[in-house]
Amino acid sequence: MPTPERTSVDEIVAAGREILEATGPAGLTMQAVATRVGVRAPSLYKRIRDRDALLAAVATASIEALTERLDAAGDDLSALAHAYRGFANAHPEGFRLMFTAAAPHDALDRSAAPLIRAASALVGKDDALDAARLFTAWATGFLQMELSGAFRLGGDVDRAFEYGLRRLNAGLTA
Amino acid sequence: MPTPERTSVDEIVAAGREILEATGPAGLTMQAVATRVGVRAPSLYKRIRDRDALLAAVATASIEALTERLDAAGDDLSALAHAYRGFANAHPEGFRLMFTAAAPHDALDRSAAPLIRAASALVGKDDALDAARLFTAWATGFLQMELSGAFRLGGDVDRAFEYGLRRLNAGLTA
DNA sequence: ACCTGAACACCGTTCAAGT
DNA sequence: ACCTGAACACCGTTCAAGT
Repeated sequence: MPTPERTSVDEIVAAGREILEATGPAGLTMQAVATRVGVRAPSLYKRIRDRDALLAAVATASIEALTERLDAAGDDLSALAHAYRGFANAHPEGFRLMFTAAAPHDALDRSAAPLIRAASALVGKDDALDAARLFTAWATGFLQMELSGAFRLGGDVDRAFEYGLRRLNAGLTA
Repeated sequence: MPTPERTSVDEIVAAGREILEATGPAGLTMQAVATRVGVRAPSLYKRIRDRDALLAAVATASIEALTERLDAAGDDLSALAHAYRGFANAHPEGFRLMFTAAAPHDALDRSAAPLIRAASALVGKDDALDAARLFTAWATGFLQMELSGAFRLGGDVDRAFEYGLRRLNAGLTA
């Protein structure tokens, strides 16, 4: 006797993202997700292998949301940097998870495409990959430090971000 | 009737660091630490408040080990970068934990001192803090990407590191 | 004063039994 | 076919009882 489905992978992942932002990774339990989608915890295992797979799916969804924002920002390094920062501040836990969990590399690769285009326009094809890595590493490290409250020695964080962007641009076009 | 102490905070933290590198954060359980120091899990609570406090203590010890290495590397940005990279590759889990757990900010502040000295020598006192943040953000992001295996689009990782270092130097002295 | 076994709460996961 | 209660393993943590 078939039973109608009471939830779906998409709903589970969406619930996972909301719970993650609201309570942090420790609060993202199978029970919390199950309750939010209106089902008992064991039922989740019909749709996802285990909690690690859920974390990976949530990370993938975050990366895809970021990729959309980057694609919309255009091919300018400054615009990409600000889009990246806007995403990190809007979804701090999702941002962190992208570099923590078993985040699927292919999704991360796709999000790198606009960066590599912008870098290529700036420094040429040969150095585009290295330049994109320089830029991405800086932005990622900066945002992680910003989110973790590491900027405590005074100074303006916005100003430090603009400073980094300016010097990076100078270094890449030198 | 007094009982001789069978372990110590230092021994517990040292055990925590070893277990962390061997098994990752999920394997760093109170039971694993207790077994390694030759005690039962409940006894650990005589010395540390809870598992979060243990993680913080392990993170602090990692940061202090890093600070020693940076202090020994001198006041040259390139030497600091390579010392930082050497530490991250020698203690990948400890490196990750430094930016994950409730890593005590004051310990992180101390590790920043040599960076700020080097930056100050390069760009002057006024921009030293912003320059140190630019450099630290890049290095931290780069190493996290390297450790997580994010560099998969080809290219030589060592070359990308040297490229970043060179361009950063160029941007800061421009 | 420190250590321990026993106990409790909580979580991930499996599975037989329901519809 | 999907859902569930019950059960199990495992972990963090507390506490009364030992020495």
